[in-house]
Amino acid sequence: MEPNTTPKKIVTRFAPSPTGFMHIGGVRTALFAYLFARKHNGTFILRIEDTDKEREVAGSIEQIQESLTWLGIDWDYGPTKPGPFGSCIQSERLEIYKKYAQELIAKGLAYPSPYSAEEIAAFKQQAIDAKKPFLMRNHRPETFDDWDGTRPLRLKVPEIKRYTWNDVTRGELSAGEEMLDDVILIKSDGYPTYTFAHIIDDYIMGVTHVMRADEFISSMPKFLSIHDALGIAYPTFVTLPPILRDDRTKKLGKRDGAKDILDYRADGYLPEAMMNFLALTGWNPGTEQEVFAHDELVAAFDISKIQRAGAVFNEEKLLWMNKQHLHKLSAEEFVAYLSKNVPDHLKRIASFTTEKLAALAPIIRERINTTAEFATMAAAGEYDFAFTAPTYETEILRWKNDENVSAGLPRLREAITILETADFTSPETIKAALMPYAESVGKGELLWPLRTALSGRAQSPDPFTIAYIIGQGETISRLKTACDKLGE
RNA sequence: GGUCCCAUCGUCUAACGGUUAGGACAUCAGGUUUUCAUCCUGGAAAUCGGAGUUCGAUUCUCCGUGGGAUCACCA
Repeated sequence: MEPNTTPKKIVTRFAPSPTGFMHIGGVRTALFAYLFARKHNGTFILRIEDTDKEREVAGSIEQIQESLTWLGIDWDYGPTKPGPFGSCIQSERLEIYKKYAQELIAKGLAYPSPYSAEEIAAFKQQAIDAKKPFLMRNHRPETFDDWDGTRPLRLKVPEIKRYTWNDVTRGELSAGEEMLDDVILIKSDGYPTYTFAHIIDDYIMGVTHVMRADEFISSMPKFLSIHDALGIAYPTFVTLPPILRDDRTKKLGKRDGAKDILDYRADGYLPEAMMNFLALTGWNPGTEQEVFAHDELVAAFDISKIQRAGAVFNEEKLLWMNKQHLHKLSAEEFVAYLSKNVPDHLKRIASFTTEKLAALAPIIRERINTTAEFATMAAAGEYDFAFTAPTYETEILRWKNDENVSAGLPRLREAITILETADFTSPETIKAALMPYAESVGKGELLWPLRTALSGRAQSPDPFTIAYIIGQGETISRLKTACDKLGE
């Protein structure tokens, strides 16, 4: 049957199995289906394919929804939002699959498997010994028993032929009859297989574009033969490229260390950065724009620019992408972002306040890609100066041109005098007050001991910013402490 | 093994037969700077191989090579 080409509202779906957390690959599939639907003002459905009780992991459905919601992917129908077609959870649609199964039985196109697992294993062994492909259709019984629901129901393949179909990203594809078999439609536990259930649901839910990873290409003849048996039209197929491991040897999967997408949230990645980055692996806008906000992505998304080849997930570029989105945040948004992710190290400092954090925010922003990095830097004491007077060896106060540490003493004393009457309304005003003197003695000669006296570190933000953050009183106090130490 | 899919810098990718093969990340080298960071400039870096079609192939065809997917009462 030919694809339905009459223009109609686009409907896509993301149909995960609740078998654990979501990783990059699954999320990217969801994202493409979502972007395509939103771009064309279509419908996006989140369907839960929980037909394998063995593999089901408790809490997965909630985690899937939480992951998508975090990224900013919403759905029109989902687990808690049934559609006109009923529930979006397959285990709640068993009667529907049975109805279609009965239809196939009535047409003589489905039959209960008469064999035990042992008998099938024996058939398989025979095929292996004879070096021939193992196909159940070669063991089809002469006559079909009635189906009482306790035995698996198999498809009687309607036609053994080579299937050719069209794929939006891959063009014309085809696969031969060796892929066609009497596949199981309903398992002995009463649940349908993926092969059967997804076709019926896509049909009933009006899915126009089936977007999924390329691992399903080889199963297409089976899927198509079921469409034919059912007498329903094919949807449009859109194959997505795989996401590969770093070493390119495999598809990225949970067992290869693919992280839970929510771990990225914990590390302080912005959902828009993650969405942006994911959109760019396996797709590109055809322009040189790389940083996209959610709505820009929806507007730019073009199904015809989906890649064919697999892509390696590049964490370093994701880091860079997050920084780009961090810089798009307003000052208030950035402070809110930091406040939600205050490193334990800073929380333990008694004088920590969110006001101080806000003052510190601009210099943090240019130093981090994620809050995970913020935590690492904080743990190393890099931001302690904002909250507490530093402890340090006096040697750190020595500018490289000075022959000894105390050479800086008179300069610090002069700086104190200047700062006692300086304007502390911004780092710039402080700088303005100090620079004439600094230039007269040599910038490094004053600025190095000044900065290290304030931060207690060889490497830190500039002294004017530190002075501004800690305030006039604390600035002078720290400089006097330094002078005292040098005077000893 | 059978069948199917894929192939441009290390990585993500652009170039709908004609470009000095472009951009980004990473990397290297300079510069700004009181240190770190930021920022700026520049460099190096790719069409898997071989035929064919064509005046001309990254682009089209075929073969090879390499990689991947799939052959379940899993999805």
